[in-house]
Amino acid sequence: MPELPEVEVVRRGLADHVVGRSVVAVDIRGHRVARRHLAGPLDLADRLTGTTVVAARRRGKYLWLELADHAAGHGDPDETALIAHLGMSGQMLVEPADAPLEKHAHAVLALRDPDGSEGLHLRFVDQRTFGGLYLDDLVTDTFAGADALIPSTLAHIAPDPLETAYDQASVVRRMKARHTQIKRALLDQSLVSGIGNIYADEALWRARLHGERMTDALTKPVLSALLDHARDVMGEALGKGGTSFDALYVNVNGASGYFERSLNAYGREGEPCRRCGRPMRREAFMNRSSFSCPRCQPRPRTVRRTATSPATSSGVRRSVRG
DNA sequence: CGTTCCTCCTGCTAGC
DNA sequence: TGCTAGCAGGAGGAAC
Repeated sequence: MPELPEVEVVRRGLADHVVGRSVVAVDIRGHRVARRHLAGPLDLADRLTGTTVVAARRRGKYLWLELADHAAGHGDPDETALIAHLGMSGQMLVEPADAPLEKHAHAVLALRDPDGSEGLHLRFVDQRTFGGLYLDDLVTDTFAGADALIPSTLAHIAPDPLETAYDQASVVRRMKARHTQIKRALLDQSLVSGIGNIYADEALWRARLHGERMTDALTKPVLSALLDHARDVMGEALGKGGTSFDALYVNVNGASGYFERSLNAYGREGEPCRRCGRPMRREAFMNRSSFSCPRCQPRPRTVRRTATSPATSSGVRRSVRG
């Protein structure tokens, strides 16, 4: 499952093997991969053809290629990006054009080198088709300052812990102002981006916090330490994943497992906690699974169910309504 | 408005 | 052996 480290590995591969090349032909296979491109797959293919990739960027789990458009008379040159989200199972592969087409190849971009030679494909392959491609205009990035640009549809995605625009004090303030479970907050890409189910569990284990602790009941230093752990664990995973792709194959499948052996929480139900030896537990959470240590990460005592019974006679938590 | 819940998809695995 | 049910989960948008 590609989260920040896996997506960054892909971005680096794209920076090495796609930036500087031009798109000479595009085949969008099926409609689903372009479902976020509202003008449809044919429009996506038309507008991609003839562009040159000038940069490969990322925020959180989103990737985008900045495009320069050679088409004459185009009104907005240099301000378009091809956005790629890998979803659950997406891959970006750079391969020889004569390589056998993958079963789930949904988009094929034929590339041309600056010297005019051809023969490489950039392919978007996605088994479960949660991912997709679309074009978008670049706008000023309000998180990063006037010089930085971001696709308009990603304006609500917060900076991730590995970029310079990331302001942890601000994230902590916004988290503390929320009234929700801490794991939900970690997964909320508008608060801090890049964290998925795996790294959320890893960060919570390192911080010795149960994911159902409430954000507004945690102190700012605790929240900050948790975010430090999230940054650390993703940085360590990136350090291990960055070595596993070779020249023509932009490895990007998060399931390839290079970091798997280093996980302390995710997927370790019944196995001993690497701190205290207690068997790790698995609990249902948001229609998926959470893994934690029953001793190091005790469940919160107050199980307030906000959805079913918001009634609080004391009104302690009700600060809004005067 | 803030927060929670549902849905999209397909390959693999457990269980009968 | 072959079938089915369950599971994996990112993110948008509906629902509350």
